[in-house]
Amino acid sequence: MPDDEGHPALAEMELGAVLSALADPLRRRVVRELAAGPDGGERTCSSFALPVGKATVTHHFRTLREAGLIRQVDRGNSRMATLRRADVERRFPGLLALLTAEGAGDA
Amino acid sequence: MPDDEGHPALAEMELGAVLSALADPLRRRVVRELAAGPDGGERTCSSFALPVGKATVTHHFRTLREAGLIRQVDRGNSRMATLRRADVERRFPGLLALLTAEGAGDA
DNA sequence: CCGTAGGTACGACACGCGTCGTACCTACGG
DNA sequence: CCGTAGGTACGACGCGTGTCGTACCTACGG
Repeated sequence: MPDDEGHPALAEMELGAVLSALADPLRRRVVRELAAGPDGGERTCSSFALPVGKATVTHHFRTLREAGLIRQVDRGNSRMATLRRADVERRFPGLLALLTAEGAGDA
Repeated sequence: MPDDEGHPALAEMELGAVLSALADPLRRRVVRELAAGPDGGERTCSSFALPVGKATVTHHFRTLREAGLIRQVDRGNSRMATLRRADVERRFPGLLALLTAEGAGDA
């Protein structure tokens, strides 16, 4: 299972990269919204309405993708992002729960 | 339960600060070694033999302390560090397990 | 065919952070 | 009393990174 265009395989996911990616509030928000949606739910990059420019959005999504947290597929004009829920849960059990807990009256 | 000299209370721990603190390999190593030891086990800063200068060690331990991951107490000449295991586990369940898994044949 | 919208690539900039050296402070031991 | 060892405080430096503007590319819709 090779890296298909920047998506690390399950065994290639590094904790350091994941934690660094999740250290940014914007990227954490993306993962949280993705996790709140249905499993396998696809969303465009722009649908998150992040308060930054387009180039910065691309940068954040690349960071998330290269950490192995999301998967991006070309869908015609847009590039859809999906949470790699099962992979992340298998490699780092409980991690997603920590993210979803944030911003739910807990933080 | 106020901040006693840089130690955030349980409710004051922020996920962002914790993830940022854990994004550094050296700090992750400190927490991992602490977690591998007995609960409440005290260790001096220098006992970790981090490959950096003294000033940098102080910086890393301050980051860990201000994130709420460790507690530091003056013990005569040295300053002992202890893992806030119960607090961390209560606030961010499963987080410590992710760290201990790293470097145990898993990563 | 042309315009527009979603994303990417590249370069630039500013701030943060990991690192260090040095000076200083506080025990502890001759 | 003086030296030494553990830590801290402060200032400095370099690189990483979050941010942006601009140019460009690729569908999709008149």
